[in-house]
Amino acid sequence: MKLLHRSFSSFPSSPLQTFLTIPQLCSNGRLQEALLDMAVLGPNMLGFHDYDALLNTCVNKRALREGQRVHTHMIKTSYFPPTYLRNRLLIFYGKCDRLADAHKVLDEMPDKNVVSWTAMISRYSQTGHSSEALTLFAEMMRADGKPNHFTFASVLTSCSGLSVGKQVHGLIIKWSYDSHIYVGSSLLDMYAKAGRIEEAREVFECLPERDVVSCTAIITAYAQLGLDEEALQVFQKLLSQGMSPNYVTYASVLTALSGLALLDHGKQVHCHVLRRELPFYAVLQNSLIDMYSKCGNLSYARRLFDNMPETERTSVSWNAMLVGYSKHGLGKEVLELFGLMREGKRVKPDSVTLLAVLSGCSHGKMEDTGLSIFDGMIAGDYGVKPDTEHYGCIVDMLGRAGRIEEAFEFVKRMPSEPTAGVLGSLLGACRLHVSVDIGEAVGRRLIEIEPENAGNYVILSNLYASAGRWEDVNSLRAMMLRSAVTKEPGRSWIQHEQTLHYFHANDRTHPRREEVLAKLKEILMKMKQAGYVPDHSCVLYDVDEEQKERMLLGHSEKLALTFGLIATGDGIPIRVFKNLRICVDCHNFAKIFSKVFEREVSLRDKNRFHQIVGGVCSCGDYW
DNA sequence: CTAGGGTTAG
Repeated sequence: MKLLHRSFSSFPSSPLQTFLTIPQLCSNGRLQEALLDMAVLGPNMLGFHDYDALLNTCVNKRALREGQRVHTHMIKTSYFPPTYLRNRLLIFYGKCDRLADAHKVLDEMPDKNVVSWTAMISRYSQTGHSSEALTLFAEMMRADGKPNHFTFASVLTSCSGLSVGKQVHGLIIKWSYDSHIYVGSSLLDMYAKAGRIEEAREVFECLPERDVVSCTAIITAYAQLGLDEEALQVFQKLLSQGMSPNYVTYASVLTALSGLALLDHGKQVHCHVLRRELPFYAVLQNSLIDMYSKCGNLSYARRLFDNMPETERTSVSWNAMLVGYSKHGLGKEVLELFGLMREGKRVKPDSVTLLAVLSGCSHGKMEDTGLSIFDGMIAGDYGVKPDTEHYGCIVDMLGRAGRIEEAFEFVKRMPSEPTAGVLGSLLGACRLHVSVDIGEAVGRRLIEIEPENAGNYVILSNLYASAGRWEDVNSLRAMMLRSAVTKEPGRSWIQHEQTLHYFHANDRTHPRREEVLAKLKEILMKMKQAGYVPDHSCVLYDVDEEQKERMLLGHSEKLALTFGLIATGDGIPIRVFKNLRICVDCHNFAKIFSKVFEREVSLRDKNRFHQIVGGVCSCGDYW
C-alpha cells in the first residue's frame, strides 16, 4: 500500500518529469513527499544526505512532528548516525523548543564535538536557561571540549554574575577570542548588564572592527545605565560611518531619547523607521509607545497602541501604555486600560503590569482601589503574586496619603527586607505628616543601611526639629558629619533650538547663567506679589534663613524655567526635565510661574509628569 | 551543522 502511494507521489507522471531524490524534494519545499519516500524505504535504504536534508528542512520549518518521524525512522531502521547528523538532531529539537530532547541527544552522543556542545549551550542561553548553559559549559571544559568563538559568544549571554563573567573573559583571552566581533559584543553586553560600563566601553574600544550589532550593544549599554548622551553619540557616529541601523538599534536609541525627553529627535527616529519600511516589529512599536509617553505625548502613544494589531500586542505594549498613564497621574485611564487588558485575555498581566496599576492608583489618589487590587493579588485574582516592589508601591501610596500607620504595617509585612527606596519614601511621608515616632524608627533603620545618603539625616533631623527635639537634631548632625555623605547632584534641562541647555544647582556652567540669574531676581518680585512664599523646609542643610532662600533659588529647575522664559516667545509652553524628584518649593514656584507669565509648564521629574496650566498642576499637588 | 545587540518596571 505504502509502496503504491509512493509511486503516485514521486514517480514521474509524464516523460518530462524526472524522478526526484529526497534531498531534491526537500530543497523544493516538498517535505511531505520526502517523508512518504522515507517511510517506504527500509533499513540501509536512506543515507546520510537524505537524513541531513530531511532534518535541515524540519529545522527551518520548525516541524516538530515531522522531525520526530525522521528520528524514529533512524532508530527503527537501526541507522547509526554520525556526529554531524546527531548534531542536526540536537539542533532540530533545540529549535523546536524541546530542550530536554535535545539534551538527551547530546548525552547519548559518543563523539561530541564543539558544535554539539555549542548548539546546546546556545539554545539554553537563547531561551533564558542560564544556569543550564553554564553547567553545560563547565561540563564541556571538564570533558576537554575545545570551545570556539561560537561557544563564547553564546555562553556569555548566560553570565549574569560579574565573577562568572570575568572568569569566562579570562578563558576568552586564553583562547585568543577577545577581539572577535561576536564575542566582543556579547562580552561588552555582559559587563554592561553587571553595571560595569567602564569595562564594557573598553571592550568596545578595543574591537578591531565594528558592525551594527556591536554598536547597538554599546548604545544599549549606555541607555540602560542612563548615560543617554553617550548612547546618542555612538548612534550619530554609526550613522556618519554609513552603517544602517536595524530595529534593535532604533529600539535602544528610543530608550535613550525617552531618558532625555527629546521628543523632536524621537519623532525623527519614527520617521526614519516609517521611511525604511521595516517589518512590523512589536519591540520597535513598544519603544515608540514608550518614547511618546515619556516625552509627554500620550495621545501619540495611544494612537500607536491602538493601531497595533491585537495579535501583535505584547505585555510590554500594555505595560508601556499603563506606565504612561500612571506617570501622568491618570488613575482612571490606568484602570480602564487594565480592564481592557483583562477582558481581552490575549495577554496575561505580569508583575510590571501590576506595578504600573498600583502606582497608577497611587499617583491618581485612589488608595482604596490600590489596596483592593493588592488584596486581589494575594487572593490570586491576577495570576501575579506581589513581590517586594509591589509592597513598596503600597507603602509609598499609603505614606503619601498620610496613612502612616498602615504604611508602617505594610513595611513589616514585606516578604523581604525593605529597600532603602521604600524606607526613604516612608520617611519623607513621616516628615510631611509629622509622624515622629514612626519616622524615627524608619529613619534610624534607613541610616543603618544607607549611611552615605545625606538626605536621610536631613529629613530625620527636620522631623526632630518640628517636634522640638533639638538634642536629637544636634547628635544627628554630628553623625552625618562623621559619615561620608553623598547626594546625587540635581540637574534640569530644557531644549531650545536643537540644543539641550543644562542647569545644575547654583549653576556655574551655563554660558548665559548671569543673564538667567538677573532675570530670576527680576521675576522673583512678581512671583512674591502673586503669592510665592519660599518654603525653607525644602533646604536640606543647616544654614541661616537668608542663605536657605538663596539655595532654594539656585535649584536647577527654577533656572531652567527662567531660561525658558527668556529664550522663548510669549505664550509658548515651557518644557523642563529634571533628573531627581521635584521639591515642594519648586513645584509651588512653577505653579505660580505658569499663572503670572501665562505659560503652560510641563515638568517631567524622575518619577512622573507635572502639566501645569494657570497655576494648577495635573498631579493635584500629590506626587 | 553551532554565534553577539532587544521594548515596559526598579
